[in-house]
Amino acid sequence: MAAPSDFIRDIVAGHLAEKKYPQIHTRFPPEPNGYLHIGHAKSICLNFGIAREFGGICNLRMDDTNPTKEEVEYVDSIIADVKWLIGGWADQQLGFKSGGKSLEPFYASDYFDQIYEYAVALINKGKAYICDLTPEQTDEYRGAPDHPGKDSPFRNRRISENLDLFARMKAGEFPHGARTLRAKIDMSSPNVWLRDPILYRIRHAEHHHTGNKWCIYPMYDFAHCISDYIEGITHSICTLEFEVHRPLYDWILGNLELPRPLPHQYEFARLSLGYTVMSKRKLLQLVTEKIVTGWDDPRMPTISGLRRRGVTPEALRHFAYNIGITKYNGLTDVAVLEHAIREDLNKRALRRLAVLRPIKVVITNFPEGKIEELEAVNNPEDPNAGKRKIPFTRELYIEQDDFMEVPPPKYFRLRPGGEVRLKYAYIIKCDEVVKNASGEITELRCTADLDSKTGGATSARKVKGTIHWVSATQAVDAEVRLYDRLFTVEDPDAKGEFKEFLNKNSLEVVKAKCEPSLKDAAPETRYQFERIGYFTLDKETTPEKTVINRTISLKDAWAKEVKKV
RNA sequence: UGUCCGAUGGUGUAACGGUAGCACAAGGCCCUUUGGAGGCUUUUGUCAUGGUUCGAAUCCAUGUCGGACAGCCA
Repeated sequence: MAAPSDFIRDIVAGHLAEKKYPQIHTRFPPEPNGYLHIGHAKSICLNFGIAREFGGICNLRMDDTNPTKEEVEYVDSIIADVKWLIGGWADQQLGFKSGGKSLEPFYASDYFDQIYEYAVALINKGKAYICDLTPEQTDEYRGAPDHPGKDSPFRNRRISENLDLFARMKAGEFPHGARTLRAKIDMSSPNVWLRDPILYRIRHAEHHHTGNKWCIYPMYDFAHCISDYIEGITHSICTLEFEVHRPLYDWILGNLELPRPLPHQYEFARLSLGYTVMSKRKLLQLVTEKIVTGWDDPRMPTISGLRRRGVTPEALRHFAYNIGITKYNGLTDVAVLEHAIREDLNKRALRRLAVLRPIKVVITNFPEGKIEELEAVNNPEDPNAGKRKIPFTRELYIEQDDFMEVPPPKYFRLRPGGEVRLKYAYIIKCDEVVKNASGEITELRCTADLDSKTGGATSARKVKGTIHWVSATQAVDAEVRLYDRLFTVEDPDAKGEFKEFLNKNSLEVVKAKCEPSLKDAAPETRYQFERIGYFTLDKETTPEKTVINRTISLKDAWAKEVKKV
């Protein structure tokens, strides 16, 4: 894969060429208030990718400045997801805390003492003040994008008073929300974020990482740039909505008069993907309202959901590479993701035979009780994957879709009086269709051309169709979960309430018959059920019950053909 | 009636003043003991109008359209 190229990497390459920084240092700074999704994967691939390509380092940092929304469960999931995504790819680029070994993330909350001192420094420079305005008043004083705000009456407090008040805020003397620390910038700035933004607020809340040490917490804008500075970040890459915050980022570091070089912020467009939603708020809603089974439901666009579904980190990285990095807010076709998944799985998946919706076939000229071992290829894309044996018996199952009494034109599969190849086995001919009293097909009685299997006299005979099958007596049962897109429209965010567009058929469960080797299916192993799709074992599998997830179906040219009519 | 950002086939991107290319999607053909994979192939594009230039997707101006911003969220 060629090295990616985009406007941010161009900037980085330029800085390296002019020796602006001794080493490139990026960071991935999620807030632990939800699980990571595929949009974060884009950011992870960007930040760790840059570190990889330019000999740099990338820190994983919890952006945990709001104790009321953050939880350790999220911290743990983030660590697991990042580890999984960059494993074997960018492990060497991962930044470690001094003395750190395993994947222990950085925490913005580890810098609370230093951030506090920087706030004091700003007060001492006369660049920040304690404001007693209520939240409502603060809103009102801020004005709006199209008209200027007005100065807070507390704006010109004495430095000594500000210092005293700030210390007492820290000491817990004031209730929740009573006062704030604000930067003294410009209430009439056309950029709303420069209208004396709040730097610290009072929150008498326990923090998942610092416990009860603090009752004042820095705002994102104040904590983020300082955290970047403390860690020696050179390129602070975030999404487009922070573009208007960049002047504030620069103002804070500039007015703190810190030794150079300072980090700089660069913005790119977040990922929007068809037929799903990407905001943590909405994903959380799907979870809390039990529309999905959890953050790692295989239908979720979360990293843990995709992992559980059977998507590999390589596929996700390829996807990230393919979509590129720009400042244009587009909607990525979900087919791009699906292609990346299929391309990856095609190379690695072990082929197996499994019948999702069985219909019984009796080979009338094959002896009862006989079990013939036939040889099957594990992966035609990978000779090293070897071969295996599959049992052939008189009674088999084939897919319901693979037989039609009155087939349309170009239907290559089994029909009354017609012939079809059973993969790795014989050519069979359908002699008789057996139905029950209500007219449903219960059994197909067929004869096999017993010379037609591989190496046989008539093995070269051409029949138009080849279908998969399993031995009825040797098959193992499995619950197979077939997932479809979560929404029925490509952009559920665009037209009102996203939940109106939920796909009610996003999960279908079938009782499948699988070839015996699937009895030993292993977690993490990817399978291709021939002619159907890619599958992997679900974590809910028990010794009594095998549960299998469909990662994605195979491309289906026939379905396309049928649609044309 | 504010500030900032953006606009290249259906979608996502590349081209850094010099032949508009790639991927996905769509169509066609070949091949196939997976209607998979693979191979070959076709269609479709620089938001508009001016300007600078020998030459503009690229630089400039204006317009149009789209996005972000008014949390004590990040």
